[in-house]
Amino acid sequence: MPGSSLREIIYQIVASVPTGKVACYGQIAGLAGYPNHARYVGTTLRTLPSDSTLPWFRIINGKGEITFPVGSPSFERQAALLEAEGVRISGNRVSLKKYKWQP
DNA sequence: GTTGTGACTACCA
DNA sequence: ATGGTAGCCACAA
Repeated sequence: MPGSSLREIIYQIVASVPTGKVACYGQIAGLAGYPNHARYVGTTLRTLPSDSTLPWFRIINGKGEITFPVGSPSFERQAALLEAEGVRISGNRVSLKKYKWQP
């Protein structure tokens, strides 16, 4: 599909994660068709405007943890948003199974 | 056209 | 179990 850059695909995948679930960077990249671009997923989300409605906070790293250091402003915001959706957080660890893609 | 970078992951000591 | 290193590739300057 011409015109759809990897960034647009990432937006779609992230937006498709249901409320109350989380997904990891590698999974997002894999669903987009680029298994090796886990890093770029983060880079893309990093450049998101603060007024974006994209659920970037549902994206965590492959260990099931928040990618930010504990105590960081970004960490606290992400943790608060996740808890608001019913996701339990222990330290930097997210105690909830990852979102499984439904083909 | 090149160069540097990264909200990562996998592997090895 | 933890900690460090290497590899990966799209994007911005």
